[in-house]
Amino acid sequence: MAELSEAAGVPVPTIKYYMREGLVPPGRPTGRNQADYDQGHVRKIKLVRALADYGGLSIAAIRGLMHELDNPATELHRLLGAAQRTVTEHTEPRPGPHVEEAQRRIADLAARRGWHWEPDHPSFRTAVGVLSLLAEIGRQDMIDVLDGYAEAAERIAQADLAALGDLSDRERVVEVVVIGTALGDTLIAALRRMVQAHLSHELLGGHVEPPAR
Amino acid sequence: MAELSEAAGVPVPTIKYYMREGLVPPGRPTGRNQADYDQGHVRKIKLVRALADYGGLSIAAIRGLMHELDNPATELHRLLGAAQRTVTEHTEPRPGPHVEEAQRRIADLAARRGWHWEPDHPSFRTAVGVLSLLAEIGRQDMIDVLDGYAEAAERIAQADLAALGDLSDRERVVEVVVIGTALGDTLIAALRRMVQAHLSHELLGGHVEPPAR
DNA sequence: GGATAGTGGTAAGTAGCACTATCCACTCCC
DNA sequence: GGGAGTGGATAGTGCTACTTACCACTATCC
Repeated sequence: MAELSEAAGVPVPTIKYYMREGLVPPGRPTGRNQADYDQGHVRKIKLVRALADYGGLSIAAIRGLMHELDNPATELHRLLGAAQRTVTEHTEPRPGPHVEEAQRRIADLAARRGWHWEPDHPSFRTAVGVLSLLAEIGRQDMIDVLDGYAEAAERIAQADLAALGDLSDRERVVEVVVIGTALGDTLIAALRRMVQAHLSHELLGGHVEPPAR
Repeated sequence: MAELSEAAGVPVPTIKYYMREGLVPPGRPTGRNQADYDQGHVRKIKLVRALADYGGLSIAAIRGLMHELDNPATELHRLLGAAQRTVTEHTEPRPGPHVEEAQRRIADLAARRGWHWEPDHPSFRTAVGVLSLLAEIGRQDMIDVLDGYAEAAERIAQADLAALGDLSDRERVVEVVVIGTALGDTLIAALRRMVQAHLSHELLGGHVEPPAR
């Protein structure tokens, strides 16, 4: 187990904790107090850390995902839903005078772009929540980003789809969906900030060098 | 204060807590145990809840942002950096055999797209972390999403910039930057999932209707 | 063959966070 | 003039993600 800990870069007690919580399967016992672990274990532990550190997921959420990985859901379509539900913790929009308008706005957007959607989809509710909140604090002007974001979201989802690749390799697809859903958000946010910093540097400039020549 | 609590939809003890923690300024005292609150207070409390519920920020991070709001930084360029740093909690990539390659990949990407960047920018480090992690667990195939994501990130940052609008209204710009940085990620993630659900429905279909005609 | 270090398993303890409850002297308003 | 409410402070709560400590046992090195 010391080796396992070394290989995965995670302290022994934490590994024990993960096993207790069912995030990582137990080793194959070779005696009353000895067990073997293989590369699969190392990988799983690293994955757990990745989802926790970069995905910002709770242990409970990760447990859900890991179980999803272990019994590949029968229907791919349902798997995506499960991954989405597990990864996103949901906040219902607080009722307020602007909720309806926000709902209408997102519905319009979806209609315009030809998205099929359902009014009780958690992400729809989240988007509505953010929008109605912006309206409530009088920042309607920020709602105009919506179309730009929507366009970007389409581009992202397209990339996600491409990453799935060959759909017949079930196990692989399941893993890509689960990891991609959780870590994708983080990666996108990081790239967004890089571009923002770049634009900010270019337009507002830190110490603007005098142009060469 | 009961009115304030009512208007903001937040329990009284929580408001007291926020004031104690400096997230919300105290009211204008009108007696030894009485104070006046105005619309600004209601707005600020709502904003705090928004950042906590939808932005997923910690109280400490929100305090940082609120202070940013209160003394508009002199330089816009620095403000963005401050907002970014406050919103994103940073995880240094664990050293591993793939970190260097990941670094090279992101650097290449940035060079290809003409992004100016610095090697110690937190978002750069985060992106590197995610990539090297994917490599470590043998999911290099997922790294191919990078270009698609980068394109989307450019689109997003462009929308963000457009939302800033007139740069001369300092106070407004500061607010848009702070709110946009925090809530933008959530909004983007929500839209991403909506598109994913749509595509998934379309391609893998739940109950696929027989084509009309 | 005997000390020492390490193992799997479990139970109890801890640190940090975001509140929540309780108390207090006071004061508003009916 | 009396009960409800106020600002302010201190202490307590529930949750999460680990850590510590302990156990009986075993592998291994000398």
